[in-house]
Amino acid sequence: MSNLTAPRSPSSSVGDYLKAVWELARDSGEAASTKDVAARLAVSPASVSNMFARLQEMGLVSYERYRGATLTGRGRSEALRLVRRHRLIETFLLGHLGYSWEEVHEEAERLEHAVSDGFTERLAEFLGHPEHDPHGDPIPAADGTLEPDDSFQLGRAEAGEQVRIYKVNDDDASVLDYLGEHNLTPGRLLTVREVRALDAVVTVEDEEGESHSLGEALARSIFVQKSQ
Amino acid sequence: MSNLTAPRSPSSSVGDYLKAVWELARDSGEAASTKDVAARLAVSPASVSNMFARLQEMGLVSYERYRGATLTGRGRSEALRLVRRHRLIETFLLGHLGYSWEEVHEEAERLEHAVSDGFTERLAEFLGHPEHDPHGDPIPAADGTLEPDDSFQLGRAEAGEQVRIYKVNDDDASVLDYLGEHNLTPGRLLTVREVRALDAVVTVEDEEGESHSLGEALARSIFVQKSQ
DNA sequence: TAAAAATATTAGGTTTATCTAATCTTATAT
DNA sequence: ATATAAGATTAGATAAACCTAATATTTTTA
Repeated sequence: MSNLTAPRSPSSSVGDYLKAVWELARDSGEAASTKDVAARLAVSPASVSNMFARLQEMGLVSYERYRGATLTGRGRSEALRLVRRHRLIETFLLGHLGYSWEEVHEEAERLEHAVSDGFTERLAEFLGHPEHDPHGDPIPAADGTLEPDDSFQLGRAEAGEQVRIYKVNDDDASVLDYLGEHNLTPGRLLTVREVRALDAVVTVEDEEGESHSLGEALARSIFVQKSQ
Repeated sequence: MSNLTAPRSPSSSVGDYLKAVWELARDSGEAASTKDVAARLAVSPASVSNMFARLQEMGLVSYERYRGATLTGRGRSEALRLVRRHRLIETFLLGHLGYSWEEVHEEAERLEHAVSDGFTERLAEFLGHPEHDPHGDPIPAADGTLEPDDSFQLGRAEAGEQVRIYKVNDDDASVLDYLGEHNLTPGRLLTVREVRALDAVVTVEDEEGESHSLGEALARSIFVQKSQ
């Protein structure tokens, strides 16, 4: 019965690995190590070694033993397809179902494996084809292209600069909550007053003239672009 | 890592079997046979025998070899939880994402395994807590109760009766499309003009005085209740 | 630079869900 | 009432993901 071994699209767990490799490469610029992927997916390093070998066979990563894995073109576009789904789903959960920052990630993680491309595109339509998710992260286009991201951490800015918040890191929900409450959200314009080397505290002034002093953890979570 | 063999909620395929047993019992009133469940889920009868034994161990069905399976209380409420999800998701896909009757079932089938109870309740909220899906089928309540269904097929009605369309069968998308086009949808009031034994054609008149002659396939797909 | 520490891989299992083929039980029909 | 057909079960495999324990390689540090 339907044992034609239909070569279905990569299984959901293949996708998890591809996304993890993509995210690690994005943050570090290097090949993804067994250990890091294992930590991110909460599996054993042995499982990752195994999967890397399989992904290599499938032509989704290039992998050299003891050296980690890098996405191939196909691997990257598969990963971006999932990232697109994830970010559209998060946008929906936050904007229409009343999810909080904390809850949204986990639900989106599960949903992104279950929805079809058809669903994804209809959801994009429903949401008005947003180009960024609520954290400010760009949503990859349906054709697998992704807006280049030239933002940098607020902690790297210089005093006197005018910057625009591009995105906020989605790793820590409590940080996200704080930033939301103080209106430090994507799109906001900031003037950098001081970047103190000593304790990494950054002082900025927002559009309303409100001043904020942000410690390292916060300044690292805010990514900005130079404003003209 | 995290190998505590957490007794997670029944796996997605367990849910498929429970729903199949529930649906077959609803339509036939009997224990579900290996063969019928196998056909419905497109798996081999051997797989069903296997799963029946496992479901029995889990206390979700009562099962006697060669005699088929019936849901226990727990099995039924688990099945209804999935039916609730399914019907809410269908309501959303049809009402907000522009899905057609044909497409909706398959997508909902996949999604219902991925969403959490939290998602389900937020979606219910978003949809305004509907009590019926777009086919007219009642949506089980969050507490696992289901409105009793005393509807019957239009073919069983008698000439002269006033009936209200309660639900339309969702098995055949082309039938559904025809009914939709002719406004024979849940909630509509009909007067039965003739039920011809000879060829099972039923003639009805709708609220606008429009007359419809419906052959067996159509008359069997429309479920009605007596109107007062 | 050699020993120790950190990482990675391989080997050998386990679980879930499936299959096919062979056998067994129940139902049907002559 | 018995032979045949239909349906169900068991046995034995397979594939995907995972694990632990043992071993190998690379990196760090003394």
